[in-house]
Amino acid sequence: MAETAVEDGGGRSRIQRRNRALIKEAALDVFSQHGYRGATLDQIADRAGLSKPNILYYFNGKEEIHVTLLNQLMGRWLAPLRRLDPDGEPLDEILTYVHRKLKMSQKYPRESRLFANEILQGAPRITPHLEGDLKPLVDAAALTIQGWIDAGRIAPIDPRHLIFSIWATTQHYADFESQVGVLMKNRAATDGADAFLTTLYTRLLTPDPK
Amino acid sequence: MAETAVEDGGGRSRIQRRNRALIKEAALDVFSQHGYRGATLDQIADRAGLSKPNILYYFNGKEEIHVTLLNQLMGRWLAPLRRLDPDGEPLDEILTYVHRKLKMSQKYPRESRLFANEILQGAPRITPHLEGDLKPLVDAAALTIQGWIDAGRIAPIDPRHLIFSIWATTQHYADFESQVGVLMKNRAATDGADAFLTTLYTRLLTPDPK
DNA sequence: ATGGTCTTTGACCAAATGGTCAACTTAACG
DNA sequence: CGTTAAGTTGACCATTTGGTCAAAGACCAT
Repeated sequence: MAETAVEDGGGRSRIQRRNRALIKEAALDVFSQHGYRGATLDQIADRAGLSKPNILYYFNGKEEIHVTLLNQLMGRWLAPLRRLDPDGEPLDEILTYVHRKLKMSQKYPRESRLFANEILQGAPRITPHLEGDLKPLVDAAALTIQGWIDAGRIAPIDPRHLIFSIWATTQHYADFESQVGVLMKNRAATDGADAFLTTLYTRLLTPDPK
Repeated sequence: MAETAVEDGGGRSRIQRRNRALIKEAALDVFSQHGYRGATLDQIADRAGLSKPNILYYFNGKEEIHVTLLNQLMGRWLAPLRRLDPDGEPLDEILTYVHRKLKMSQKYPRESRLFANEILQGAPRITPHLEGDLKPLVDAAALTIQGWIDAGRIAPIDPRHLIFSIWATTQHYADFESQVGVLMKNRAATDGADAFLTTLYTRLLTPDPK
């Protein structure tokens, strides 16, 4: 009896691994575009090239697919913040973080939208992750940044709002892509973004000479 | 025969006005929380205190309600940008714009989420608005800002990315409220936001002395 | 080949959902 | 009042949707 499908490593069989991967890939497409409620198993089945009952053979239900995606996403999503090094050069560390975050939302726009959708709807099935994984991480990062501020190595700003602004500005290019697309038609949106954000955070954080 | 209900001013009768307002209010709640597909007429009817058929008496269908909300939203949403005055003091103008935008997403978080939802799903029924209303406005604003830059009155940055960053950072507090809530538990999130953004954009835009 | 397990699916279901309609109730007004 | 138009709704309907199930295939070790 195979059931505890929330497991991550995936079943052992070759077929099992392949099909679960197909399903997750298709589900990411559909969920990220239509949100949880807007997505249908039929759409996912179509895009995965499998029949609906077959999908239910690999996952115990629509919600389990969604939760599985969310779980996998969180790891990747938090990674850049984990690499913030308290012993590094402050401005460098933060600019690197911004850069990684931006690259991430360019490379994984579907994941970004999946996450945005979930938070928009009130984070109904990811709040545990936010409190268990994200919050401690942010608390730690905030302490690190505050340390840099206290040492006079970067300008004094609220660390948490700094983090929010980084998330907001970087993910904006993925989450609001269709708006950005309209307003930057021919232009190269993502190139300029990198340069702009570097300037933005350099100017914000470089301490005043005194 | 009452039908061209997409009209804005609303029907003339008192009942008509009241009930259409009730419905729009309820629909804003529901659409902003669940997205278009996730929202149901029954939910809207419940929250409006009307029966489902009665709702269909005032609006020709689910989509019409949604479009009506989107139309009304656009006016309010674009207003702050319209007030950007090319003849004003540049830094002041932009900080005022930031302030207004922030206040707007604090006062109308449901509208903010409604919009975010729509863009996230690829702006299926608002692209005309983006191209017809938003784009010209942004083009104009970008020109204004570029003028200020050319005159050396603010630091040189890409006007469009500046605007994106303002949208992203201000709306973040409404759209990602449930995440912000987890990370700023007791703290006063919105107060700090105002101060932070003022610092952020002041430091970004204040021209270097040379 | 053969038996047994793993995989796949066509046919169904019950519930939810957007929408209709004829009948009923209420407001408006001379 | 009484009559007409405006407003309201219970009962329905067709479709969609998440999910089930038994039976049929494919796979695999012996």
